Amino acid sequence: MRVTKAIKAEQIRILEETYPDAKPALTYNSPFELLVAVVLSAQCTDERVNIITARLFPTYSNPADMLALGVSKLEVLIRDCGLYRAKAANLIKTCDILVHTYHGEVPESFDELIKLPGVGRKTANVLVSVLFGVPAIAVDTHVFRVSNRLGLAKGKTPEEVEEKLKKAIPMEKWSAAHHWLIWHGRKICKARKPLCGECPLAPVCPSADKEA
DNA sequence: CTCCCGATAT
DNA sequence: ATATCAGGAG
Repeated sequence: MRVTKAIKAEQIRILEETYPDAKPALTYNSPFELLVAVVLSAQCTDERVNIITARLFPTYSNPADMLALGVSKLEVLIRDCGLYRAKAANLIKTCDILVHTYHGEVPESFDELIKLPGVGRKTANVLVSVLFGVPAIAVDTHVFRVSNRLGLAKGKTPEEVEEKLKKAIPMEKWSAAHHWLIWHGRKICKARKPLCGECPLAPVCPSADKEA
């Protein structure tokens, strides 16, 4: 199947129709909490992050309190999400910067966010999109995999996929499309065993299984 | 490019 | 046993 511009438009239409209520699956009650949750979510399911933040946020819901907690104690609290030493060290450094440079607030620009330790392109895109309403497409493992399989945006790196997605999708739908693709990756277009048999995009997907 | 890393699904 | 999970730093 050749994925034409018309087919890409149809893919986007079906995604929008299938996942109208797509939103972040991470639980948070402030910009700082979302920042922490997204940093913790690297190579970890959002479900597990929610378990960890549920026992973290009641006591440590702002950068000053988390900074006072310290690296080693934070490591213990977030151990179950993996990559915990790097995440703890980065989060404490970021808390220090938030407290001493941004008056305890989360900065609103992509350029400022991406300078924070532990905050890369994907996390910064999530934050500006979800928190501050900036049109953005964060390319995580799901968006990367689904976009490549659909032929909606093929690329060898997340940044390349991000560029192509922005060309294939109208800007007003960027932030929503990011969530459509994640939901689709989680529920249907799974990494290991994609459920092509029950996928509404199968007719317009070049990677769909050809089964009965 | 490698390394970080525990929990879960297959 | 191994691949994968809302990646980022060195």
